[in-house]
Amino acid sequence: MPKNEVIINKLREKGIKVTPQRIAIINYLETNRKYHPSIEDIYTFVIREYPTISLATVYNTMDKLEEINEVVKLRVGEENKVNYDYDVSYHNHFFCKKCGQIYDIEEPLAFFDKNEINGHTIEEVHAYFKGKCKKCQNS
Amino acid sequence: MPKNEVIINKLREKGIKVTPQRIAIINYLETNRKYHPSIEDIYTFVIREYPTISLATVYNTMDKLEEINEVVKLRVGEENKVNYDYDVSYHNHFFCKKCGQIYDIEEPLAFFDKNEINGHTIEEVHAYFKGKCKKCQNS
DNA sequence: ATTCCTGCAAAGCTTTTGCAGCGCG
DNA sequence: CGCGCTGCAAAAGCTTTGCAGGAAT
Repeated sequence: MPKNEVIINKLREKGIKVTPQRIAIINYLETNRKYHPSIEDIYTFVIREYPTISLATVYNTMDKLEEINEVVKLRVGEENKVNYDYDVSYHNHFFCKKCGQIYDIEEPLAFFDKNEINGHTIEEVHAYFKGKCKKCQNS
Repeated sequence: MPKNEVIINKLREKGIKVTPQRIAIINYLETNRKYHPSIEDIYTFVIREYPTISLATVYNTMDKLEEINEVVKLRVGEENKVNYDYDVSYHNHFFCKKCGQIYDIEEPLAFFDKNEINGHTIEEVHAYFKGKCKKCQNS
């Protein structure tokens, strides 16, 4: 079963209503997995199909998807900009300071497996890189 | 020479004017090194001494300090909140999801020393933890 | 039938900008 | 003195909230 269908079922199971707008958003995420879209990106795309959709609906939907753990909020790019990752498995990211693209880093860094540091209990490890991506190398 | 004096000299060297408000901000940072204050924190403190200081001045000053590399902007806490670190040497942070405190992680993680990954050139490595801090353990 | 969602508009927060007057160097 | 800074107010972004009508289950 494709992931978008899995999510739609999961929404129903959780009592979260499945609306055409939400399906459109999920399908967009499905086909733009690598792109790590922002709220604005999602809105700009989905409004083509649903010209009356509002930003509030996009925010609302992404909050629900985050609640049920089907997307992850990223804050790896420019100041105060949020991007979403449709792939919730743990992996790291690379942000290109030139073109703004966010890349997935597939290879696990495996740098930290303790669940405690300095007496603090670790629940989440966040790590990302910034620099110049492959394509922007010579500039 | 104390660090706050070093910074004041550095500002002068760079042609950035040293005003009483800026000195007050730097002194606040000096004595609250571990606290990783937000703009609001700084403003709330300095306004006691300078009742007419404006948020714009705090933003402006922190921007200058960041430009001359004497503070680092952190985005490790709650959504869209910026905190400042007066210690610019590379180290990592722990954010407590319960009390909101940001702790320095002194021990180097040494998890990544390459300057390239997947063909991308790494200029900055960002890593931090989230969880429950030592003090908030039993709650 | 109920409950939740949508879309709109308004409000909230943080940060930025414009500008007149002041003050540091 | 001249340039840069301050303080104020307004504006700009992004996100949240309130609410009436409408849709999903």
